[in-house]
Amino acid sequence: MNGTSRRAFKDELFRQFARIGKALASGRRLELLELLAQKERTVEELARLTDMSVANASQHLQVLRGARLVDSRKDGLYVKYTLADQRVFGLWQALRDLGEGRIAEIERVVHSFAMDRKSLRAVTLDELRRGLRKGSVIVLDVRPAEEYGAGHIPGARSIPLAELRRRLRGLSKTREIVAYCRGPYCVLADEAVALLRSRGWRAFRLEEGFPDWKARWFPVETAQYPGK
Amino acid sequence: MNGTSRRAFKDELFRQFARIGKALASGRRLELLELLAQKERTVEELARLTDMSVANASQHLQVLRGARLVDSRKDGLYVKYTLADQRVFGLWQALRDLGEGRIAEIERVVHSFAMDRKSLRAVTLDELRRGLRKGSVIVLDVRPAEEYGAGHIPGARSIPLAELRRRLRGLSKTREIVAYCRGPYCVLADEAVALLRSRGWRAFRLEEGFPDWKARWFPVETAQYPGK
DNA sequence: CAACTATTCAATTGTATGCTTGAATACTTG
DNA sequence: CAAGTATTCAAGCATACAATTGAATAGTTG
Repeated sequence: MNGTSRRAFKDELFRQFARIGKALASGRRLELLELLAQKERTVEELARLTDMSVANASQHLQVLRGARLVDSRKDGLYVKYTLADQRVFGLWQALRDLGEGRIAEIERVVHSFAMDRKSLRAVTLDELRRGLRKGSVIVLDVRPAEEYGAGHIPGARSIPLAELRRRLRGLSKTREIVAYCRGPYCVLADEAVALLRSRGWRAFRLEEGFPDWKARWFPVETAQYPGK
Repeated sequence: MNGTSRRAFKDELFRQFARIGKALASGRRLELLELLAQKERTVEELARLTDMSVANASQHLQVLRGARLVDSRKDGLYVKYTLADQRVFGLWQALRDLGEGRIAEIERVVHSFAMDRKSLRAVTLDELRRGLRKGSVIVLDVRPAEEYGAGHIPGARSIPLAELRRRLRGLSKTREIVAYCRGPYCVLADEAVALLRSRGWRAFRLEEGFPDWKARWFPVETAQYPGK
């Protein structure tokens, strides 16, 4: 009621919320969240994918766990980490979209790496959905096979980027191709589209990634990935 | 294309996004964002409302501006700060809702201060909207008059908490009363409801605050606040 | 144009964070 | 139960951040 205790209450309350903010205050941790949005993963796997030492990855993961953004469970010899909640991805999405809209450097960085981001319009989730219903597109999931296995857009074919070149033969040129990967800043789809277009396919990238599809509560298919 | 430059790209990209995360990594700054979600404000005003020194508030505001979460403009003798974008409030909302859902301490802190949060069910935005259409409720905006003036729920009456006691006479007891303020953790509405109920009114708090109403793109009314 | 004022800057201090290294822990598997 | 392995812990260092203080700036107003 009195001013002092009200101040203490607010301080403590916002301090608690800031725990989440602190967890989001490192690029490394954001990258971990993006990778965890695809599927659950071990510490070693995350360390490898982010070029961090295992100890460092472990430490970052514990910060994320401290903020309740991820959960971990022991599975045999490994500790597997997962996003704690669909809302965690929603938070990352909100941060991502705000950054894309307001931080000019972000567009600049993306441009400097994937030059034809602007020249080739990306396909939106809704457009892809319509195309899938009409059967007018081939959808390629170019992420590693394990990520496809953990969840993918129904009807998508798994062709990890690394295998694309040697599996071109099996791809028809009669329909348009839409390639997707982890998210709007994942470059796997960009590289797949570049390769396909250079060989004569009509190929486009999906604007966003699989977790964004899932976040819209569109249907999701899971599968043991055959041949691995 | 090669591994090194791809790593540099990702590092730089996520580092840029982390600028926003860093801005959210302080309770003080989150409190500033919540206050700015009500209306634009001067540095001095924000310092006073958060019990910070002016220099400290200024410093925090510059961190927020560096992350492009707020804009500032010079107005006469004052510098006025505003939220840069409706998406900034959306980001704070996402963080807030995640924290409420997952950080147990938050519920504990709220409970310790506003004891009857749990016993009295709060009215949702949608319920209030229906009630307003039917004309079955009186809506009170118990924030300071300037915040009401900058934007409020259409049909709401401005009775700042400080004035409530002496303006009880004008309030009918025939209809239910819904009081709202800045957001779900703002205690003005709680105190208003407690006072009203102790005097025999059927009063409830709105679950969320005015910025949440606005974020739903429900209609908003602005007015010069008469008598101030 | 001189006095005034809101805001920002600069310098300082204590504390927190990120990363590395090497050891410890806890679990599995032969 | 011994050897092996994924993960975490602990210590140490460099850097970054929060808050305070006092001065500087830029603008307004008499």
